[in-house]
Amino acid sequence: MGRHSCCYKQKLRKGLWSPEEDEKLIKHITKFGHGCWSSVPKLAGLQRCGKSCRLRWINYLRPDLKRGTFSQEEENLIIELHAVLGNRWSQIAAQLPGRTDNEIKNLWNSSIKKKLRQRGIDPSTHKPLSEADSEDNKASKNNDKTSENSSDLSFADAADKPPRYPLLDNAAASNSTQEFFLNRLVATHETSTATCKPSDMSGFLSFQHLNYGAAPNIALSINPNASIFFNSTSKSSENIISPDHFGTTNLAAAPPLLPSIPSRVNNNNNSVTPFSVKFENWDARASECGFFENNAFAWAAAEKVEAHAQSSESGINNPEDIKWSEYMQTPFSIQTQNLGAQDVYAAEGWQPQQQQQAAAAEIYSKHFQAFGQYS
DNA sequence: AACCCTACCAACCGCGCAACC
DNA sequence: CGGTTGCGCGGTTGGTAGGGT
Repeated sequence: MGRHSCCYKQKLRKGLWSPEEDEKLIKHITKFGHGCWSSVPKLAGLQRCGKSCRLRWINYLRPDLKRGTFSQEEENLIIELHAVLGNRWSQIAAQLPGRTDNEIKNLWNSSIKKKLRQRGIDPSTHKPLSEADSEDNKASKNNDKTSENSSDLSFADAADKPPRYPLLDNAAASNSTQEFFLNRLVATHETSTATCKPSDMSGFLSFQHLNYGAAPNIALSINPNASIFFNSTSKSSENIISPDHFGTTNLAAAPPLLPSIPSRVNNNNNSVTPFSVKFENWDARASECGFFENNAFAWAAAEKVEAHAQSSESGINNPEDIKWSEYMQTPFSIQTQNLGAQDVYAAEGWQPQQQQQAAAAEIYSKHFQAFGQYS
Protein backbone atom coordinates (compact mmCIF):
# COMPACT_ATOMS: atom_id res chain seq x y z
CA MET A 1 0.00 0.00 0.00
CA GLY A 2 1.10 3.51 -0.54
CA ARG A 3 3.00 2.88 -3.66
CA HIS A 4 2.11 5.25 -6.38
CA SER A 5 0.40 3.88 -9.36
CA CYS A 6 2.69 4.06 -12.33
CA CYS A 7 -0.03 5.88 -14.19
CA TYR A 8 0.14 8.79 -11.81
CA LYS A 9 3.32 9.77 -13.53
CA GLN A 10 2.87 12.70 -15.73
CA LYS A 11 2.18 12.54 -19.41
CA LEU A 12 1.21 8.91 -19.39
CA ARG A 13 -1.76 8.26 -21.52
CA LYS A 14 -4.72 6.38 -20.16
CA GLY A 15 -7.88 5.02 -21.59
CA LEU A 16 -8.51 3.23 -24.81
CA TRP A 17 -5.63 2.25 -27.00
CA SER A 18 -5.40 3.68 -30.45
CA PRO A 19 -4.52 1.48 -33.43
CA GLU A 20 -1.22 3.31 -33.69
CA GLU A 21 -0.36 2.44 -30.12
CA ASP A 22 -1.31 -1.15 -30.71
CA GLU A 23 0.89 -1.24 -33.74
CA LYS A 24 3.84 0.14 -31.83
CA LEU A 25 3.41 -2.32 -29.02
CA ILE A 26 3.00 -5.32 -31.27
CA LYS A 27 5.94 -4.39 -33.38
CA HIS A 28 8.11 -3.97 -30.36
CA ILE A 29 7.13 -7.18 -28.68
CA THR A 30 7.28 -9.30 -31.78
CA LYS A 31 10.77 -8.06 -32.42
CA PHE A 32 12.24 -7.93 -28.98
CA GLY A 33 9.84 -9.63 -26.62
CA HIS A 34 8.50 -7.72 -23.69
CA GLY A 35 11.39 -8.30 -21.35
CA CYS A 36 10.91 -5.88 -18.50
CA TRP A 37 7.47 -4.46 -18.86
CA SER A 38 8.40 -1.19 -17.30
CA SER A 39 10.88 -0.56 -20.07
CA VAL A 40 8.53 -1.53 -22.87
CA PRO A 41 6.72 1.78 -23.25
CA LYS A 42 9.94 3.70 -23.51
CA LEU A 43 11.49 1.31 -25.98
CA ALA A 44 8.32 1.06 -28.00
CA GLY A 45 7.79 4.79 -28.04
CA LEU A 46 4.58 4.69 -26.08
CA GLN A 47 3.36 7.13 -23.51
CA ARG A 48 1.91 4.40 -21.40
CA CYS A 49 2.97 2.74 -18.23
CA GLY A 50 4.41 -0.74 -18.45
CA LYS A 51 1.47 -2.10 -16.61
CA SER A 52 -0.89 -0.77 -19.20
CA CYS A 53 1.24 -2.21 -21.98
CA ARG A 54 1.29 -5.58 -20.32
CA LEU A 55 -2.45 -5.55 -19.87
CA ARG A 56 -3.06 -4.54 -23.43
CA TRP A 57 -0.79 -7.26 -24.71
CA ILE A 58 -2.14 -10.01 -22.52
CA ASN A 59 -5.78 -9.18 -22.88
CA TYR A 60 -5.96 -8.03 -26.43
CA LEU A 61 -2.90 -8.14 -28.62
CA ARG A 62 -1.42 -11.53 -27.86
CA PRO A 63 -1.38 -13.55 -31.06
CA ASP A 64 -2.70 -16.68 -29.44
CA LEU A 65 -5.91 -15.12 -28.27
CA LYS A 66 -8.96 -16.84 -29.58
CA ARG A 67 -11.52 -14.11 -29.08
CA GLY A 68 -15.02 -14.42 -30.37
CA THR A 69 -17.96 -15.71 -28.45
CA PHE A 70 -17.56 -18.48 -25.95
CA SER A 71 -18.78 -21.88 -26.97
CA GLN A 72 -21.17 -23.79 -24.78
CA GLU A 73 -18.40 -26.20 -23.90
CA GLU A 74 -16.20 -23.36 -22.80
CA GLU A 75 -18.96 -21.90 -20.67
CA ASN A 76 -19.59 -25.23 -19.04
CA LEU A 77 -15.91 -25.67 -18.37
CA ILE A 78 -15.72 -22.25 -16.81
CA ILE A 79 -18.60 -23.07 -14.53
CA GLU A 80 -17.05 -26.32 -13.51
CA LEU A 81 -13.68 -24.77 -12.89
CA HIS A 82 -15.25 -21.96 -10.95
CA ALA A 83 -16.95 -24.46 -8.73
CA VAL A 84 -13.51 -25.69 -7.77
CA LEU A 85 -11.28 -22.69 -8.06
CA GLY A 86 -13.62 -19.87 -7.22
CA ASN A 87 -12.68 -16.48 -8.57
CA ARG A 88 -9.17 -17.53 -9.53
CA TRP A 89 -9.66 -16.32 -13.02
CA SER A 90 -6.11 -16.75 -14.09
CA GLN A 91 -6.18 -20.42 -13.18
CA ILE A 92 -9.47 -20.87 -14.92
CA ALA A 93 -8.11 -19.09 -17.96
CA ALA A 94 -5.12 -21.39 -17.96
CA GLN A 95 -7.47 -24.22 -18.85
CA LEU A 96 -9.04 -22.35 -21.72
CA PRO A 97 -6.45 -21.74 -24.40
CA GLY A 98 -6.79 -18.43 -26.08
CA ARG A 99 -8.94 -16.97 -23.36
CA THR A 100 -7.84 -14.38 -20.86
CA ASP A 101 -8.73 -14.13 -17.23
CA ASN A 102 -10.25 -10.77 -17.92
CA GLU A 103 -12.40 -12.18 -20.66
CA ILE A 104 -13.58 -15.04 -18.50
CA LYS A 105 -14.20 -12.75 -15.59
CA ASN A 106 -16.31 -10.48 -17.76
CA LEU A 107 -18.24 -13.40 -19.12
CA TRP A 108 -18.86 -14.69 -15.66
CA ASN A 109 -20.08 -11.40 -14.29
CA SER A 110 -22.15 -10.43 -17.27
CA SER A 111 -23.61 -13.67 -18.46
CA ILE A 112 -22.91 -16.88 -16.62
CA LYS A 113 -23.91 -15.57 -13.23
CA LYS A 114 -27.25 -14.61 -14.57
CA LYS A 115 -27.77 -17.88 -16.34
CA LEU A 116 -26.95 -19.80 -13.21
CA ARG A 117 -29.39 -17.80 -11.18
CA GLN A 118 -32.03 -18.31 -13.80
CA ARG A 119 -31.43 -21.99 -13.50
CA GLY A 120 -31.77 -21.82 -9.77
CA ILE A 121 -28.11 -22.19 -8.98
CA ASP A 122 -26.23 -19.93 -6.68
CA PRO A 123 -23.23 -18.76 -8.74
CA SER A 124 -21.02 -18.34 -5.72
CA THR A 125 -21.70 -21.65 -4.03
CA HIS A 126 -22.83 -23.63 -7.07
CA LYS A 127 -25.61 -25.02 -4.96
CA PRO A 128 -29.28 -24.80 -5.74
CA LEU A 129 -30.68 -21.48 -4.74
CA SER A 130 -33.47 -23.22 -2.89
CA GLU A 131 -30.87 -24.81 -0.71
CA ALA A 132 -29.19 -21.54 -0.02
CA ASP A 133 -32.49 -19.89 0.60
CA SER A 134 -33.53 -22.50 3.07
CA GLU A 135 -30.37 -21.91 4.95
CA ASP A 136 -30.92 -18.20 5.00
CA ASN A 137 -34.61 -18.18 5.42
CA LYS A 138 -36.38 -21.41 6.06
CA ALA A 139 -39.76 -19.76 5.80
CA SER A 140 -39.40 -18.68 2.24
CA LYS A 141 -39.96 -21.30 -0.31
CA ASN A 142 -38.68 -19.97 -3.50
CA ASN A 143 -40.74 -21.60 -6.13
CA ASP A 144 -38.75 -21.04 -9.21
CA LYS A 145 -40.14 -19.43 -12.19
CA THR A 146 -36.62 -19.82 -13.35
CA SER A 147 -36.95 -23.27 -14.80
CA GLU A 148 -39.61 -22.30 -17.21
CA ASN A 149 -37.39 -21.99 -20.19
CA SER A 150 -35.27 -24.59 -21.79
CA SER A 151 -31.77 -24.21 -20.60
CA ASP A 152 -28.85 -22.61 -22.30
CA LEU A 153 -26.66 -24.55 -19.98
CA SER A 154 -26.49 -28.14 -20.83
CA PHE A 155 -25.87 -29.20 -17.30
CA ALA A 156 -28.59 -27.19 -15.72
CA ASP A 157 -31.40 -29.08 -14.14
CA ALA A 158 -34.33 -27.83 -12.22
CA ALA A 159 -33.65 -25.73 -9.22
CA ASP A 160 -34.58 -28.45 -6.82
CA LYS A 161 -31.82 -30.68 -8.03
CA PRO A 162 -28.15 -30.24 -7.50
CA PRO A 163 -26.34 -28.96 -10.55
CA ARG A 164 -24.84 -31.53 -12.80
CA TYR A 165 -21.54 -30.96 -14.50
CA PRO A 166 -21.29 -33.47 -17.31
CA LEU A 167 -17.57 -33.26 -17.84
CA LEU A 168 -17.02 -34.11 -14.27
CA ASP A 169 -19.66 -36.75 -14.38
CA ASN A 170 -17.91 -38.39 -17.23
CA ALA A 171 -14.48 -38.11 -15.83
CA ALA A 172 -15.05 -38.91 -12.23
CA ALA A 173 -18.54 -39.93 -11.52
CA SER A 174 -17.86 -41.12 -8.06
CA ASN A 175 -15.80 -38.18 -6.95
CA SER A 176 -16.87 -34.85 -5.71
CA THR A 177 -15.90 -31.96 -7.88
CA GLN A 178 -13.20 -30.82 -5.53
CA GLU A 179 -11.77 -34.26 -5.09
CA PHE A 180 -11.64 -34.82 -8.78
CA PHE A 181 -9.67 -31.72 -9.52
CA LEU A 182 -7.37 -32.19 -6.60
CA ASN A 183 -6.72 -35.72 -7.72
CA ARG A 184 -6.00 -34.47 -11.16
CA LEU A 185 -3.55 -31.98 -9.76
CA VAL A 186 -1.71 -34.60 -7.79
CA ALA A 187 -1.68 -37.06 -10.65
CA THR A 188 -0.37 -34.54 -13.09
CA HIS A 189 2.41 -33.45 -10.84
CA GLU A 190 3.40 -37.01 -10.26
CA THR A 191 3.45 -38.01 -13.88
CA SER A 192 4.76 -35.03 -15.72
CA THR A 193 8.09 -34.84 -14.05
CA ALA A 194 10.07 -33.04 -16.67
CA THR A 195 7.92 -30.16 -17.62
CA CYS A 196 5.35 -29.59 -14.98
CA LYS A 197 5.50 -26.15 -13.60
CA PRO A 198 5.41 -26.18 -9.85
CA SER A 199 4.12 -22.74 -9.27
CA ASP A 200 0.77 -23.03 -10.83
CA MET A 201 -1.80 -25.53 -11.90
CA SER A 202 -0.88 -25.58 -15.50
CA GLY A 203 -1.52 -28.94 -16.96
CA PHE A 204 -3.56 -30.17 -14.09
CA LEU A 205 -6.35 -30.64 -16.52
CA SER A 206 -5.18 -32.10 -19.69
CA PHE A 207 -7.59 -31.95 -22.55
CA GLN A 208 -7.83 -35.66 -22.63
CA HIS A 209 -8.72 -35.81 -19.00
CA LEU A 210 -11.29 -33.18 -19.47
CA ASN A 211 -12.97 -35.42 -21.93
CA TYR A 212 -12.54 -33.09 -24.78
CA GLY A 213 -13.46 -35.86 -27.07
CA ALA A 214 -16.92 -34.84 -26.07
CA ALA A 215 -16.06 -31.20 -26.35
CA PRO A 216 -13.95 -30.94 -29.44
CA ASN A 217 -14.54 -27.29 -29.86
CA ILE A 218 -11.85 -26.46 -27.41
CA ALA A 219 -9.33 -28.81 -28.80
CA LEU A 220 -6.02 -27.46 -29.91
CA SER A 221 -3.32 -28.91 -31.98
CA ILE A 222 0.17 -28.52 -30.73
CA ASN A 223 3.15 -28.72 -32.92
CA PRO A 224 5.75 -30.35 -30.72
CA ASN A 225 8.52 -28.95 -32.83
CA ALA A 226 7.37 -25.43 -32.39
CA SER A 227 9.40 -23.25 -30.16
CA ILE A 228 7.59 -20.32 -28.77
CA PHE A 229 9.24 -17.04 -29.15
CA PHE A 230 8.24 -15.60 -25.85
CA ASN A 231 8.85 -18.63 -23.76
CA SER A 232 12.11 -17.40 -22.39
CA THR A 233 10.57 -14.44 -20.75
CA SER A 234 7.03 -15.48 -20.22
CA LYS A 235 5.68 -16.97 -17.10
CA SER A 236 3.20 -19.72 -17.18
CA SER A 237 0.35 -17.57 -16.11
CA GLU A 238 0.68 -15.53 -19.24
CA ASN A 239 -0.53 -18.51 -21.16
CA ILE A 240 1.66 -18.23 -24.14
CA ILE A 241 0.76 -21.46 -25.78
CA SER A 242 3.41 -24.01 -25.27
CA PRO A 243 3.34 -27.75 -25.48
CA ASP A 244 3.76 -28.29 -21.80
CA HIS A 245 0.90 -26.03 -21.01
CA PHE A 246 -1.72 -28.58 -21.76
CA GLY A 247 -0.43 -31.61 -20.06
CA THR A 248 2.68 -32.56 -21.86
CA THR A 249 2.70 -36.19 -20.98
CA ASN A 250 -0.62 -36.73 -22.57
CA LEU A 251 -0.32 -34.51 -25.53
CA ALA A 252 3.11 -35.65 -26.46
CA ALA A 253 1.82 -39.07 -27.28
CA ALA A 254 -1.48 -37.96 -28.61
CA PRO A 255 -2.03 -37.04 -32.20
CA PRO A 256 -2.62 -33.39 -32.69
CA LEU A 257 -6.22 -32.46 -32.45
CA LEU A 258 -7.49 -30.42 -35.25
CA PRO A 259 -9.03 -27.39 -33.73
CA SER A 260 -12.46 -26.30 -34.57
CA ILE A 261 -13.82 -23.32 -32.84
CA PRO A 262 -17.21 -22.55 -34.27
CA SER A 263 -17.41 -19.18 -32.64
CA ARG A 264 -14.82 -17.94 -35.04
CA VAL A 265 -16.70 -18.98 -38.08
CA ASN A 266 -18.87 -16.52 -39.79
CA ASN A 267 -19.89 -16.34 -43.35
CA ASN A 268 -21.59 -13.03 -43.11
CA ASN A 269 -19.70 -10.66 -40.96
CA ASN A 270 -16.04 -11.26 -40.84
CA SER A 271 -13.90 -14.31 -40.79
CA VAL A 272 -10.63 -12.73 -40.03
CA THR A 273 -8.29 -14.77 -37.99
CA PRO A 274 -6.33 -11.98 -36.55
CA PHE A 275 -2.79 -12.98 -36.00
CA SER A 276 -2.14 -14.89 -39.13
CA VAL A 277 -3.20 -11.89 -41.07
CA LYS A 278 -1.72 -9.08 -39.18
CA PHE A 279 1.64 -10.59 -38.45
CA GLU A 280 2.20 -11.82 -41.89
CA ASN A 281 1.46 -8.41 -43.15
CA TRP A 282 4.25 -6.56 -41.57
CA ASP A 283 7.53 -6.58 -39.83
CA ALA A 284 7.19 -9.72 -37.84
CA ARG A 285 7.10 -11.70 -41.04
CA ALA A 286 10.56 -10.61 -41.92
CA SER A 287 11.89 -10.26 -38.43
CA GLU A 288 14.29 -12.56 -36.72
CA CYS A 289 11.87 -13.95 -34.27
CA GLY A 290 10.78 -16.98 -36.16
CA PHE A 291 7.39 -16.53 -34.69
CA PHE A 292 5.72 -18.00 -37.69
CA GLU A 293 8.52 -19.76 -39.35
CA ASN A 294 8.53 -22.38 -36.67
CA ASN A 295 4.90 -23.08 -37.20
CA ALA A 296 3.96 -22.31 -33.68
CA PHE A 297 0.63 -21.09 -34.89
CA ALA A 298 0.01 -23.66 -37.48
CA TRP A 299 -3.16 -24.50 -35.67
CA ALA A 300 -4.56 -21.15 -36.57
CA ALA A 301 -4.32 -21.84 -40.23
CA ALA A 302 -5.67 -25.32 -39.79
CA GLU A 303 -8.48 -23.91 -37.81
CA LYS A 304 -9.42 -21.52 -40.52
CA VAL A 305 -9.48 -24.25 -43.08
CA GLU A 306 -11.59 -26.52 -41.00
CA ALA A 307 -13.79 -23.75 -39.75
CA HIS A 308 -14.41 -22.66 -43.23
CA ALA A 309 -15.18 -26.19 -44.28
CA GLN A 310 -17.59 -26.54 -41.43
CA SER A 311 -19.32 -23.30 -42.12
CA SER A 312 -19.63 -24.17 -45.75
CA GLU A 313 -21.14 -27.49 -44.95
CA SER A 314 -23.45 -26.47 -42.22
CA GLY A 315 -24.35 -23.07 -43.44
CA ILE A 316 -24.49 -22.02 -39.84
CA ASN A 317 -23.61 -18.47 -39.17
CA ASN A 318 -21.98 -17.88 -35.89
CA PRO A 319 -21.21 -14.58 -34.30
CA GLU A 320 -17.69 -13.48 -34.77
CA ASP A 321 -15.53 -10.99 -33.09
CA ILE A 322 -14.29 -8.43 -35.53
CA LYS A 323 -12.24 -6.27 -33.29
CA TRP A 324 -9.07 -7.49 -34.82
CA SER A 325 -10.14 -6.45 -38.20
CA GLU A 326 -11.18 -3.15 -36.80
CA TYR A 327 -7.84 -2.43 -35.30
CA MET A 328 -5.44 -4.52 -37.20
CA GLN A 329 -6.48 -5.91 -40.48
CA THR A 330 -7.77 -2.90 -42.23
CA PRO A 331 -5.01 -0.45 -41.44
CA PHE A 332 -2.29 -2.94 -42.13
CA SER A 333 -3.89 -4.06 -45.30
CA ILE A 334 -3.67 -0.51 -46.38
CA GLN A 335 -0.10 -0.18 -45.32
CA THR A 336 1.09 -3.31 -46.97
CA GLN A 337 0.37 -2.99 -50.57
CA ASN A 338 1.91 -6.13 -51.86
CA LEU A 339 0.59 -8.68 -49.45
CA GLY A 340 -2.92 -8.04 -48.36
CA ALA A 341 -5.11 -10.15 -46.19
CA GLN A 342 -6.73 -11.56 -49.27
CA ASP A 343 -3.44 -13.01 -50.35
CA VAL A 344 -2.85 -14.58 -47.02
CA TYR A 345 -6.22 -16.18 -46.97
CA ALA A 346 -5.87 -17.32 -50.51
CA ALA A 347 -2.53 -18.85 -49.76
CA GLU A 348 -3.97 -20.72 -46.84
CA GLY A 349 -7.01 -22.00 -48.58
CA TRP A 350 -9.20 -19.30 -47.20
CA GLN A 351 -11.53 -17.37 -49.38
CA PRO A 352 -10.76 -13.80 -50.21
CA GLN A 353 -13.21 -11.71 -48.35
CA GLN A 354 -13.26 -8.30 -49.85
CA GLN A 355 -16.76 -7.69 -48.73
CA GLN A 356 -15.90 -8.58 -45.21
CA GLN A 357 -12.92 -6.35 -45.37
CA ALA A 358 -15.08 -3.53 -46.53
CA ALA A 359 -17.38 -4.13 -43.63
CA ALA A 360 -14.43 -4.25 -41.30
CA ALA A 361 -13.11 -1.04 -42.72
CA GLU A 362 -16.41 0.61 -42.12
CA ILE A 363 -16.51 -0.54 -38.57
CA TYR A 364 -12.93 0.42 -38.12
CA SER A 365 -13.54 3.93 -39.26
CA LYS A 366 -16.49 4.05 -36.96
CA HIS A 367 -14.42 2.99 -34.04
CA PHE A 368 -11.60 5.20 -35.04
CA GLN A 369 -13.73 8.17 -34.22
CA ALA A 370 -13.65 7.02 -30.67
CA PHE A 371 -9.94 7.62 -30.67
CA GLY A 372 -10.39 11.21 -31.65
CA GLN A 373 -9.85 12.18 -28.07
CA TYR A 374 -6.20 11.34 -28.51
CA SER A 375 -5.62 13.13 -31.71
C1' DA B 1 -35.83 11.93 -31.99
C1' DA B 2 -34.71 11.79 -27.35
C1' DC B 3 -34.14 9.59 -23.30
C1' DC B 4 -33.40 5.72 -20.29
C1' DC B 5 -31.86 1.24 -19.13
C1' DT B 6 -29.07 -2.71 -19.63
C1' DA B 7 -25.30 -5.48 -21.20
C1' DC B 8 -20.84 -5.85 -22.50
C1' DC B 9 -16.01 -5.33 -22.17
C1' DA B 10 -11.59 -2.80 -22.19
C1' DA B 11 -8.95 -0.69 -19.01
C1' DC B 12 -7.74 0.92 -14.46
C1' DC B 13 -6.71 0.34 -9.58
C1' DG B 14 -5.05 -1.61 -5.40
C1' DC B 15 -2.94 -5.23 -3.35
C1' DG B 16 0.14 -9.24 -2.55
C1' DC B 17 4.15 -11.53 -3.63
C1' DA B 18 8.74 -12.40 -5.14
C1' DA B 19 13.07 -10.90 -6.79
C1' DC B 20 16.52 -7.74 -6.39
C1' DC B 21 19.61 -4.39 -4.21
C1' DC C 1 17.39 -7.81 6.58
C1' DG C 2 14.67 -4.10 5.20
C1' DG C 3 13.45 -1.26 1.33
C1' DT C 4 12.47 -1.00 -3.52
C1' DT C 5 10.87 -2.55 -7.82
C1' DG C 6 8.30 -5.21 -11.02
C1' DC C 7 4.81 -8.40 -12.04
C1' DG C 8 0.46 -10.68 -11.77
C1' DC C 9 -4.12 -11.14 -9.97
C1' DG C 10 -8.81 -9.96 -8.77
C1' DG C 11 -12.12 -6.33 -8.18
C1' DT C 12 -14.04 -2.37 -10.03
C1' DT C 13 -15.02 1.40 -13.13
C1' DG C 14 -16.31 3.82 -17.18
C1' DG C 15 -17.41 4.09 -22.03
C1' DT C 16 -20.14 2.38 -25.69
C1' DA C 17 -23.71 -0.05 -28.17
C1' DG C 18 -28.14 -1.63 -28.51
C1' DG C 19 -32.84 -2.12 -27.26
C1' DG C 20 -37.05 -0.32 -25.31
C1' DT C 21 -40.26 3.39 -24.35
